[in-house]
Amino acid sequence: MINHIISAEEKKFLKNYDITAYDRPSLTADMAVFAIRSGSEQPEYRKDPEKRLGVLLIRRGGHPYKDCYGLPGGFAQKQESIEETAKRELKEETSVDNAFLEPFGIFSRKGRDPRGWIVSNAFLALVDAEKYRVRPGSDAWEAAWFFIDLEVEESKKHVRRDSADITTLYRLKLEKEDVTISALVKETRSFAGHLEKTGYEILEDEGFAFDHAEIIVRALIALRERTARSGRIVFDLMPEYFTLYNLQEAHEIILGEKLLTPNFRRKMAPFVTETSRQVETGAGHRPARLYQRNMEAFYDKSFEY
Amino acid sequence: MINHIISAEEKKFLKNYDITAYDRPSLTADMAVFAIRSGSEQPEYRKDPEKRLGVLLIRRGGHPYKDCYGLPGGFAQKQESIEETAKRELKEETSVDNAFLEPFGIFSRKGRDPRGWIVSNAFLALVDAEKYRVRPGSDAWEAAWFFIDLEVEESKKHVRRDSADITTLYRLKLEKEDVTISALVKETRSFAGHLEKTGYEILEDEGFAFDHAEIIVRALIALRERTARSGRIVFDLMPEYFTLYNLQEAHEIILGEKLLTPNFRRKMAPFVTETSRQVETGAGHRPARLYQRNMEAFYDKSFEY
DNA sequence: ACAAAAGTGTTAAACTTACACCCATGC
DNA sequence: GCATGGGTGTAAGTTTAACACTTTTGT
Repeated sequence: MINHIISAEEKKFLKNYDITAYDRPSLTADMAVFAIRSGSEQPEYRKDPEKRLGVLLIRRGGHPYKDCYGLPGGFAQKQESIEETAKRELKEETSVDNAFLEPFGIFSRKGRDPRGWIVSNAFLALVDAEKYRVRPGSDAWEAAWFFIDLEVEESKKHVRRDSADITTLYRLKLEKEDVTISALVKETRSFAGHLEKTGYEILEDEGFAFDHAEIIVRALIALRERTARSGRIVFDLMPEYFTLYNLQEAHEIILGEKLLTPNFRRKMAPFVTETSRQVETGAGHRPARLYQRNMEAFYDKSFEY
Repeated sequence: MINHIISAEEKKFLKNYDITAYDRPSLTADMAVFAIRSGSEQPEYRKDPEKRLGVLLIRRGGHPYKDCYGLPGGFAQKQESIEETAKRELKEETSVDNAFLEPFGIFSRKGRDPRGWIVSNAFLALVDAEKYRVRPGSDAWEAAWFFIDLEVEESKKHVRRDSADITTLYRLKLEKEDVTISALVKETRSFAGHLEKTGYEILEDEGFAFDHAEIIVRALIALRERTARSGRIVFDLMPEYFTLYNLQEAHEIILGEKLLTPNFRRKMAPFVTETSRQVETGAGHRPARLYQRNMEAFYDKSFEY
């Protein structure tokens, strides 16, 4: 029961209301699609291929930023919510359907798009890489997986009387077979009085469209934070059946640190169920058991680890 | 060094690009401003007045939703980022300057505003209530603090073969001296396959403008989550000097549960510094020491508790 | 004295960390 | 045999939760 009754007066107001009298931005949804992908071919018998984090980018076939790489995304349409825009564009551009989608930032800085006032809602999307082989692409765009490398190049703390700045320089490097693109993004966390603020600036940019280098850096930071906080999100990068070591690898890749296997397994135990399946053998070492998510644990609101 | 060189061809493209050819939404920033406020007057000598969580609302003087209460906020302007919009509008409408501001959601559901396609970016704002007494207001709007009461009225879990829904009914009640407004908001967390989604719906609404009842509920949920996660955010609700019990009260009000004093103090110890000041005496009990934030701990990136 | 709030100390339980160890496999 | 990944057990260290207890104040 929504009990706001629209009066005759209000009806008249709405009839005369001209929304086009005000300046309006265009609105887009941009998706940072991540997956865990196997790196180069098997280095030697018995050693598994190294895995890395991948992000799905689109080579722009048209202006602006022709031939640069940007995130998949597109303009919001009038009859849909922004989540629907994200879902629709992701499917249209990359054929990725039903991915985990979570908003992580709004990008509205003046001048970020040469076409004019365009505000972007950025979404984190996590998929199982095996499931989504990219389509050939067309003139207008061509999708491709890039391996990600994000490193802190420098970190400085500058404390003054009643304020402080912490600046961090992130070097973002994305590569696929024949292409490497790179950017340098500065993060500034400033504390003035007791107020905290975080800002980003692109210092170098080679090959990215718009401010997408910054969006990717912030997407990665968001992914790390969420993983450190609860790890539940990592399951969205997994296929239906996975080994515990796969899961551990995914955590390690995102967090950028090695974990201790016995402890990791104990922590995960409540959230997975063992299946009778095994990974195909032939690898020169004991075959691993395959696990599934324990959905019961996920339904439980207290699920956090 | 941004090395994207704009070619003559791209210049021509941009010159001919007509952004107005596409449908565009209006964009607003809406702020959920929270503070801890003393409730009714001192119930008896020696007993401190009860404290409650307050939210700052605006009584709408004009259409649409005339005489309803909504969040402070307003339209984004072309030359500013959405964070600047939030800051500017907050200052204009409520004279709150320099508050902690954090985005927590995008509200873009079709039909949420009778004026047309209007997308709102919602921000959490935390202030020290003592510092911000509301201004008298004008014809167009009048700001007022409401006490908040959010309760779970019902919670249901519905598990099927390969999917599950968890629905929660939240009763939101806001009151000030002479006014009570109320709403019932349904949260649906659904798991289909391994995909999680959360949706909200307003079931009852008495006195709120637009979908602001839903925004307030989600702001409160965001505030609770953030507090449970790290507590650092609670300091933004505190004045410069505060007692440890004040801080504990704030935590208790947000989380909706009592905490054990000795444990709370131990946890907080690294993040506060004792001052020589005491709270003015005369209350019939031992006067409390006043503390300040320990800024050093805040500057430390590892600060989480 | 006493009620209310301020503040400290002690202990058991729970969780985390680190490391040592065994298993299975294919060349 | 041996390198590689799969997998288990245990003990020390740390954190958390619970509760009992002392202090200070104004009527």
